[in-house]
Amino acid sequence: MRIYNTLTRKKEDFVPLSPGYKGYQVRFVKNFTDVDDKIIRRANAEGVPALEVSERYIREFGADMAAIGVRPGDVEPKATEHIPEMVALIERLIARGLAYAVDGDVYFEIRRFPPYGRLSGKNLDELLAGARVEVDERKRDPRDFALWKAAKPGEPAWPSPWGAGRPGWHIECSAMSMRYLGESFDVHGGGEDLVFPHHECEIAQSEGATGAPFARYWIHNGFVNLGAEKMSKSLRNTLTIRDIVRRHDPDALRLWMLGTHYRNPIEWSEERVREAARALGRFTRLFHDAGTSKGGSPAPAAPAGELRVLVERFDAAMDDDFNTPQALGAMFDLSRALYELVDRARAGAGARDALAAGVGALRRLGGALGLFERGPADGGPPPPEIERLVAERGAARTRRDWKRSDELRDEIQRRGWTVEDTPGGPRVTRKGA
RNA sequence: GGCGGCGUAGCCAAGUGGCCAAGGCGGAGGUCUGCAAAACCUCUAUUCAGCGGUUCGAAUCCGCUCGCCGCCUCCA
Repeated sequence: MRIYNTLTRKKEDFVPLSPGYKGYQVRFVKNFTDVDDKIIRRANAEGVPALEVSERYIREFGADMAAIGVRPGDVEPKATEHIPEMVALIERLIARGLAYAVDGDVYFEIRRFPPYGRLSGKNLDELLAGARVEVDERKRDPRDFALWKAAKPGEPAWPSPWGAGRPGWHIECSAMSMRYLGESFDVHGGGEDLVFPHHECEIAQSEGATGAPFARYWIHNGFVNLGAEKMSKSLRNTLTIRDIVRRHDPDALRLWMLGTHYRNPIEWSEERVREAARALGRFTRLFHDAGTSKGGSPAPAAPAGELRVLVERFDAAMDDDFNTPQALGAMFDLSRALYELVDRARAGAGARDALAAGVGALRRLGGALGLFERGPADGGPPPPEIERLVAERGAARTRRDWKRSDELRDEIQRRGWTVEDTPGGPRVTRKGA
């Protein structure tokens, strides 16, 4: 597998520190910063404790992620529950002469860590030239950044060797990832906007303290843009996941996103997501038809070759820096091949085994992308009263009573189901599936 | 100003030196069909923002121009 590493600006073979026997054994840590300036501001505005605010947002975040099928981390630590680790890390940095305390603040001294700037491709002189924020005179260098901030009135604070205060902007990520993944670990991810300063500072703090490489591969994703239109509450075009999930199938949303490579920007568009939903229909109908197709003889001459080639194409695409658009291309081609098998199975051409194998493979591939995981994609079997209407319509069609047949189809529509006549019999699916 | 990215068909989007430039959506024609829908088949970029250059050969490498975007220390 090859991964684009921001650190080296090129695709590299991925070689994990401790290889799993086959595939990869992943421990995914997703950490939460549950105290920062914004949270404190919000808490003061609402007149509630800061942690109450962050708890609420973390809870809502979890619910939103679940709604769109994003899996939680194996560990989801919170900054405020790891203050001692941060203090210890800062003490190490001070001991190694990389940090200094001033009036209850502690700063990281950038000049003492020569690799600073490597991840983001900045050179220190340019950083200084570009400084546009008022310089804190107590810092030895304007580019030094805070590891620990002395408490101001009305702020939550924790005890430390430098007095009551709270962690600086970047230290919590170093402390938590080292706690749960060790001083060196394989992959660190994040949005591309975090490259500088956040990830740069994480590296400085972590490697400065341990002398060992921190994350070995840095993966950064592009943004979801809102196009020309600015997000604004007054324009009522703010995007929340809760809003979006009301209007779109989570799988359609996922398919839309996977259609663009993760490192490229993607523009939010209702229309694009609706297109993705139409494309998704290819898969859901296939699963439906494959499950209900009848006939065929056992031991077919399976097109194992073609099927295998498509699966290999998918794997190769994913192994090449997670090229999901290309992987999806293989899945669509696979679905086309499988629809042909549906027809052959119906014609009794004995393609059932190959079809079953192919659909199973397609489901597995989709599963690797987080698709098709929310139960029957076609809405499952219809309830008895719908079955009854479908049967009644079938009878009307048999006696060529088209008027009655169409009335019944309308009635079924009104009750939220769609009936289509296929060579294999009526296909009944939940409307919109 | 510094660093980096992007510009591929009507729309979206892969492809980064050499078979016919993936795939999806949309569109056109056909097969099937009571109708509708679906599926399948065929077609829909002699061309990759523009101009030069390197090369036997470039969407892919280099230079310039135009257009768009991200980052450039208390926002994690």
